[in-house]
Amino acid sequence: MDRHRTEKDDEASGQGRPTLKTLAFMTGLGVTTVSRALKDAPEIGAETRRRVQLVAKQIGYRPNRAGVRLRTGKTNVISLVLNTEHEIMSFVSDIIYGVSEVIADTPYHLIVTPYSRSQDPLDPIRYLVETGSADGVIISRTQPNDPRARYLLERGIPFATHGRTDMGLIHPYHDFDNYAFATEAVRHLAGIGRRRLALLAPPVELTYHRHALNGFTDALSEVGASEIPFNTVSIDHSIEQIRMRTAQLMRRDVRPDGFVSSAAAATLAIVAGIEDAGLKLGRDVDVVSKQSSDLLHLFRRELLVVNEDFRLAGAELARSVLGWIGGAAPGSLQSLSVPTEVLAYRRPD
Amino acid sequence: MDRHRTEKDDEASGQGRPTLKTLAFMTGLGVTTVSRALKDAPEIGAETRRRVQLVAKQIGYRPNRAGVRLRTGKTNVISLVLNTEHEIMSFVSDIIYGVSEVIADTPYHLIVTPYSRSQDPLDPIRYLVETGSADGVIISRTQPNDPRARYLLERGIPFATHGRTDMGLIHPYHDFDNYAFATEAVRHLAGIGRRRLALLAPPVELTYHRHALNGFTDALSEVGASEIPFNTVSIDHSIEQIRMRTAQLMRRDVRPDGFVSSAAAATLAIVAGIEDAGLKLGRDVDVVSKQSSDLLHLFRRELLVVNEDFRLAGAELARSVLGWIGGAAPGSLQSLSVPTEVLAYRRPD
DNA sequence: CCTATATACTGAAACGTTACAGATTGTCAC
DNA sequence: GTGACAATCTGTAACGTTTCAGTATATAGG
Repeated sequence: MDRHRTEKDDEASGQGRPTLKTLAFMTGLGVTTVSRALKDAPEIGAETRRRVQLVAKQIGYRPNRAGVRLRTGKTNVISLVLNTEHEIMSFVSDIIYGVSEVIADTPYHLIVTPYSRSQDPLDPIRYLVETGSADGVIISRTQPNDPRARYLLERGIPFATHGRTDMGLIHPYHDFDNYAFATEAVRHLAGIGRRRLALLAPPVELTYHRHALNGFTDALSEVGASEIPFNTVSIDHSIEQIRMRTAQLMRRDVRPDGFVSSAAAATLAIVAGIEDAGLKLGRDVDVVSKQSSDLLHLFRRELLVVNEDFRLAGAELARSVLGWIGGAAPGSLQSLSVPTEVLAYRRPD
Repeated sequence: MDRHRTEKDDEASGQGRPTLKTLAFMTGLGVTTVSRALKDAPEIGAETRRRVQLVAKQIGYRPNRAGVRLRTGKTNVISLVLNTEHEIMSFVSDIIYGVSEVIADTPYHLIVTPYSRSQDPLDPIRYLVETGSADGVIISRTQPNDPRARYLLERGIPFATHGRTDMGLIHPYHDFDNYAFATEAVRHLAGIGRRRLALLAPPVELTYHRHALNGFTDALSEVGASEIPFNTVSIDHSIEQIRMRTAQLMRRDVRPDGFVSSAAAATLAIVAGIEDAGLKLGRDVDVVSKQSSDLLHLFRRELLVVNEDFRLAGAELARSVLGWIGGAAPGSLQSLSVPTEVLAYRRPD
């Protein structure tokens, strides 16, 4: 018996990563006391608490994630769920960096959960929930009636959506104000004399399709311009398709003299299509586009841009999820990002 | 005693996620037997094995990661370590998708471990190792003498580098053949009559700086062209700086008539600089650039491109790490990606 | 002086898994 | 019929943590 005890204590003072047992041995306290002292439990004496925390810091104690997770079910993991084929490139990296910034000084890790073509978007969410792999989830490509949000809400798993839903349910989100973007874009185009405008919208199934469309049409009637329908493609289509459709459209008798584009990559395709049709940007037609990094003005100086900050979005989403996990009311964790003005090219000094 | 037993068994058949105990109860076997049956241990009867596996599949048993991790130390996690400020956008998303594809049907999760400005690149690696947070690591921005590779090698942690090292140590890597890229680029430029070439290289501290530079200079002497030094900037510099330096360079008496650019974003800046100086791409100067997505030809048709597939890189890196974890020899897990030819613009049909 | 109560601490059990060291059969040789 | 041995299966302990139900000591109330 006695022998057994000392063996254990010897082990505790041994080589490997320090554990609570190590700390208990070093401080002469029980494992329980150490555990509670580290989390500032009130029933531990103030001096003991300081002593334990000092020793813990000195020897670089870090709680074993598996131990905590097994005992408590807390994973300290946030999962970012991504569509492997449709997500925009810069979106992914910036969102990840934004999330990283926020969770950097928390115990949380970020895991990326991808889902691919033809797969039910609910699959990865189910997996996460069923295996209890994350304390919180961030989802993108949000739909008005989003089964993922509903599912997570039903199970009580904290999450945040990039984009809003429209189901009468309350949950954290971060969104870019695409209504404001579209109205500003239309107003700007009208302001420089453009009258026949086309919108390259997000895909219909996503919530912000409606936002962009409503902003577009509302502003059209406000400024008295007319719409040239351009809904055979969306920003999810391939560069080649958008380019071809744009060229077709621009060869018609009644063609747009202004475009509003909801994504930078799509804008490259629109411009290519315009030029395929033998027309010139800035003379025959103007294009207002969203962009998330400052590249479009290098592409064509005539382009008009509005910036969307995905890094900010990532940070906001992370803050929202952590807030919910921390007990804040879901309804208080919603944010909307206001677009910049429409910006024309400015020569660098 | 008896009462105690039945209570436990009742719990095992209960509501929550199935565990080994649940399976043991359902099959009438011991927990140990079930555990071994699931991993095809030879000392379990063939029929028992099949029976257990059938039941496990039926009720959707999935091993508890925390349990496994606590007991065995195996995390089933691969960590991708990223620099938050210098990594190229498309690089990040494509690498992640490539890695995801490969680990999709393994028990592995992907965690992203970022490190930011001014931080020692070794910090995140140390964290991972000290906390035992991952079974394998993928690192990028590899240097000839890379402390991270050395560190991981010393601790025996499986890893793969994106890019090679030059320390006389053997480890898995995936690299793009930047020597071949540079030589092909120079040959192509010489082939269309360009004689005074400038190289926009990767930053000096990264291994592939030398690869690109060597390929460039070797090919220069092969074709008898001359170098216009352009080493005040690298692809890590800001768009504005590259643009400004390029414009300065193009206003000199002896200016390049050809550029080799190691990154697509930098190429946008080079072209802007060329045009700032009042010169025309394709007439006064040609540019060969690497790109990872097919956007440069939309930008300027005159550009000459070579494709680098980051998704492939991600997949190869993941395969290498998993291979090493699985016991393969590190030396057998190295791969080099051959560049495409230099491609000129081809009109879409 | 004895009982109540607060304070400060502790051991045992449990989370789900695997490794170790058996235990129970049945078969076979002799 | 006995011993040896292989073939199957099993209980216990341990990984590191937190929670539950205490225990010991001091303080105060009567």
